[in-house]
Amino acid sequence: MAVREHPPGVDTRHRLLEAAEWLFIERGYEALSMRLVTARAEANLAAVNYHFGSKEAMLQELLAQRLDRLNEDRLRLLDACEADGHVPDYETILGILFAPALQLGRSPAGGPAFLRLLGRVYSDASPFIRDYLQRHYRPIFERFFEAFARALPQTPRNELGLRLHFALKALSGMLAADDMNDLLAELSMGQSLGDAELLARLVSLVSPALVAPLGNPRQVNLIEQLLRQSNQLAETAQPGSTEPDRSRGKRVVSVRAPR
Amino acid sequence: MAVREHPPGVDTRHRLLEAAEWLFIERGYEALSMRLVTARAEANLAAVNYHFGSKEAMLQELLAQRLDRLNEDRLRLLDACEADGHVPDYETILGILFAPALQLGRSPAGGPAFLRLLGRVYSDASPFIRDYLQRHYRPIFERFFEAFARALPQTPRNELGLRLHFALKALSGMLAADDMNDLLAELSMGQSLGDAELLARLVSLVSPALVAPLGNPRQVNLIEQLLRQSNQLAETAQPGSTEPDRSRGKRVVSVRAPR
DNA sequence: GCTAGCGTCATACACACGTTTGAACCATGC
DNA sequence: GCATGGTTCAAACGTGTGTATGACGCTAGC
Repeated sequence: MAVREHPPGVDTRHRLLEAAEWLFIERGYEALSMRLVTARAEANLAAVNYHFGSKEAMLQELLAQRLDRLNEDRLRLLDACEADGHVPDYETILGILFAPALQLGRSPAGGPAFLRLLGRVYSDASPFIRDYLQRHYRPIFERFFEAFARALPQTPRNELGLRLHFALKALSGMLAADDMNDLLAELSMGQSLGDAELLARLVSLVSPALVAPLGNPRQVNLIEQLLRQSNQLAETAQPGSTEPDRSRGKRVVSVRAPR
Repeated sequence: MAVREHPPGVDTRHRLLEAAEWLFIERGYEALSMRLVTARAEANLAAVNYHFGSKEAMLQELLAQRLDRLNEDRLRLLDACEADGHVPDYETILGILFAPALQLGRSPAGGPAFLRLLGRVYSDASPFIRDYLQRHYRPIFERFFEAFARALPQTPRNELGLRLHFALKALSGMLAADDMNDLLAELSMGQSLGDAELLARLVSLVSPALVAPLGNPRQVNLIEQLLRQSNQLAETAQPGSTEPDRSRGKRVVSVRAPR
C-alpha cells in the first residue's frame, strides 16, 4: 500500500498556490487547469474550490500576494524620490520601477521566479489577467505616468503614452520569454555583474524609447527610397492581386494517427 | 419564414476565413472557437471541418495567405539591398522589415487589419501559433539576423540576439494593442504624415534598442543609490518577511449570480 | 466515548470545445 | 426523369473544463 504523501497538516493551500504559480509562469492563464494544478500539488481536484472558492479567486490571491508588495515598494520609492518637491529625471523613474522588482526577484518574498511571473502577468492576453491589472494597479500606473510627464515636460502626453507603452511592452515581453534567464545572463556579457550594473544596462536599453528623436530628414529620405523600391519589386513579382485561388470544396477527409 | 441569408453560391469558405481573421485579431488563438467563427460567418458549425479539415488547418491557411506574401516581399527587398556585396546599415534593415508590412497594410492583399494581425501573430502565446512561425519563417528571421550581424559587426552575436528580441517584442506588442490605430495616429502627432515619415519615426523609435550603449558609470551610480534606498525603505516598512497569514480553511461558499 | 468540524476524497454535474455523421438540399449532367 | 456530387444542415460523440456534493477520516473539546 502506498504511504500517504502529505499528512493533512502540511498546507495544501500553500502547495496549490505554488503549483499554480509555476503553471502560470510556464503556460499562461488560459492553459492553467484545475486538474493540472491539483495534480502537481498532489491534492484533490476539489481542493481549489474548497480553499479558495474558485479558480479566479485562487489566481487573484496569488497575484495579490506577489504584486501588491512590488507596487507598494515602487510607490514608497517614488514618494521618497519626490520628497520636498524634487522632480526625478526619467532614468531615475525607470530605475524606481525596476529596482524593487529585481530586489523582490532576489528575495524569498517575491518567489522563486518573480521576474518571469512579472513578465507573464504583463503580457498575458487573457481578459481576467488584464482586468485584474486594470482594477488593482491603474492608480500606480497613473502616478508613474505623471512622474514621467513632469520629467519630460516637452513631450506631448499622448506621445509619452505611446513611448511608455512601447518601452514597457518590450520589457515585459523580454521578461516573459522562456529563455529569459539566458537573456539576462547575456545582458551581463560574460562578466559577473552586480545588480546595479545589470539594472543600469536595462535602463539604458529601455530609456532611448522614451526620448529618442523621431525621424530626421535623412531617415525619411532613406525610407522613401525603400518604399519605392519595395513597391516596384512587388509589382514586377506579382502583377495580379493575391494568390491564385486554391482548390476548393470536396469534403476533406481527415486521417488521424491511431492512438 | 426567414429568407436565406446567403445563397449557397456565395463562398462560405471565404466568409469563414474572414470571420476567423477578425476573431483572431480581436481575441487571439485560444479564444477562437469554431462556434464563434461559424456563427459570425453565418455558416453551419460543420462548415469549417468540411472546407478545411480542422481548426488548425483553417488557421494555417489564413496565416499563410497573409504572411507568406509579406515575407516574400521582405526577402526580395533585402536581396535587392544586398546586391553586389552592398552591406545595408541597421536602420535600412529595420526599414526593410517594416516597409512591406506597411504597404500590405494599405493594400487589399494584406487584409483590412493587416498590422493588427501581424502584432497578434507575433505576440500570441499559444503553442500552435508559435510553432507555425518557427516552422515557416525561421529561415527568414535568420537571414535578417545575419544582415544585422554584418551591419553591427562590433556587437557580440548573443547580445545582438537580446537586443533584437527586445526591439521586436516591443514592436509586436504595440501593433497588437487594441488601440493600436490610435497609437499610430499619435505617432503622427496631429500632422497628417506620409508613410515615409511614419515609418521613419517607427524606425527611430526601435533602432536605439539595437545600438544604445549599455550603462555608463553615472547611471550605475544612480541605480546603486536607488537600490540602497529601496532596500532601506522596504526594511523599515516590513521588518518581517511576507504577509500576515490569511484566514485559513473553512469551506468557501460560493454565491452565484442567477442566470 | 462521543460529537463537532475541518480537510480530503471520489464522483458527478453542466457546459464548451473540436470533430463526426448521415440525411437533406440543389444545381448540373445525361 | 433521374442520378451525381458538391454543399449545407441538425444532431450527436468524446473529451476537457470549472464547479458542486455527500461521504469519509481524523483531531479536538467536552
